Amino acid sequence: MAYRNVFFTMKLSEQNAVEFQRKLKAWYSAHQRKLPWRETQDPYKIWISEVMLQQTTVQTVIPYYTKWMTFFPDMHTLSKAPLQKVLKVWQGLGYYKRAKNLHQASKIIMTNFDGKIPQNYDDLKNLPGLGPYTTAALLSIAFDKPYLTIDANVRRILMRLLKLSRKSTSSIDRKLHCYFSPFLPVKSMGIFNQALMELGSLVCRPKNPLCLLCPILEYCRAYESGKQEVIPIPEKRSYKKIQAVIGIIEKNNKFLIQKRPSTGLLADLWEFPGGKIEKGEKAKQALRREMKEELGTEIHDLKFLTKVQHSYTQFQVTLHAFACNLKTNPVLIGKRHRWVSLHGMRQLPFPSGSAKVIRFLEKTRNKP
DNA sequence: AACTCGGGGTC
DNA sequence: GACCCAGAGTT
Repeated sequence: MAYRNVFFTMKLSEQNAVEFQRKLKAWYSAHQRKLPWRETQDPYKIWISEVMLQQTTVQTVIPYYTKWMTFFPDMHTLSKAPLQKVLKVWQGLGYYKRAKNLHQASKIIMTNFDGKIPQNYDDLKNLPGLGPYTTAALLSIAFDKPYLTIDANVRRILMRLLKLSRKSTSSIDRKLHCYFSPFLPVKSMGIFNQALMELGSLVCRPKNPLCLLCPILEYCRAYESGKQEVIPIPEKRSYKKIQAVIGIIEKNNKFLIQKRPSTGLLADLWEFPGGKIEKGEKAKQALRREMKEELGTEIHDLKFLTKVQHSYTQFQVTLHAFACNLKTNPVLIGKRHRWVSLHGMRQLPFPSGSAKVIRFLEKTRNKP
């Protein structure tokens, strides 16, 4: 049933599948970007790159990938590193659970797989952080096994080839896989996958696709009917604006910081004490309330320092930073709080918003 | 199936 | 400001 549908809606057929593959690979050979993780065959390095590239653009990843390899060049080094150091190297890249999963998976691989990334689908996919995409990517790119990678690029290309007017969600991946499997090459699947992704990134882009440069234009149903710009249907997003306040508490050149919980947003990262400004509240009022709640003490000598903007996927935060002093000793909870110098902060992972405040402190500190 | 989880690039 | 990105895990 599904197959009849395929040959009906696709311009691809078993007759022209080889031609399709040839044109795609020829384009890739001529137009691929030179990227650090394409210079290696080391499965460990390919693994790291694939995880960094999850929901993250190539240009953002490159410096992080390079830096990572200087600190953790192989599986053994990663598995022995402390988590805080791993998170510090990851600082600014976002989705910090990825770093924790990499760290955890490296320990499992050292213990259960003799330090080598398993080449078996189920063993690989059972590792933390390895979902359908990354598993297929490693198996095909590092081990030349015939698995199709469906990422946002490939999903968009296939939806356009098929003229599927829907939102691009992972729920249609099974259908895409079924439609497309008759036309996959039997060897060099890693190259084929990377060619598709590169084409999606450089030519078959979400907006303003460069159809006239596309090597597989003749197979595209969307282009045929002029619908390439409206497939897939864009995601609707809602943005909330949040005002937050933080207290910069300094004593003997050290600042009071606290560690976030090990689950949820920005897990295990450090931050300055503070919190959201509630409705109808002034910034200073909010700071007094938060300090009472978090540290159990009144504050005085509030002095505005700086304001930084920071945007997340779902909301945008304006961070109002105040210097202040505590009236009594803070009620510090175990290892959650710490007094740290600006120098010491360089060893600890902070969210990007906090990092902006730290840069402000460093700048003003260096000026007499 | 719908959320959660960052942050920066791009138009 | 809106939308996107070589997704995975949880609910």
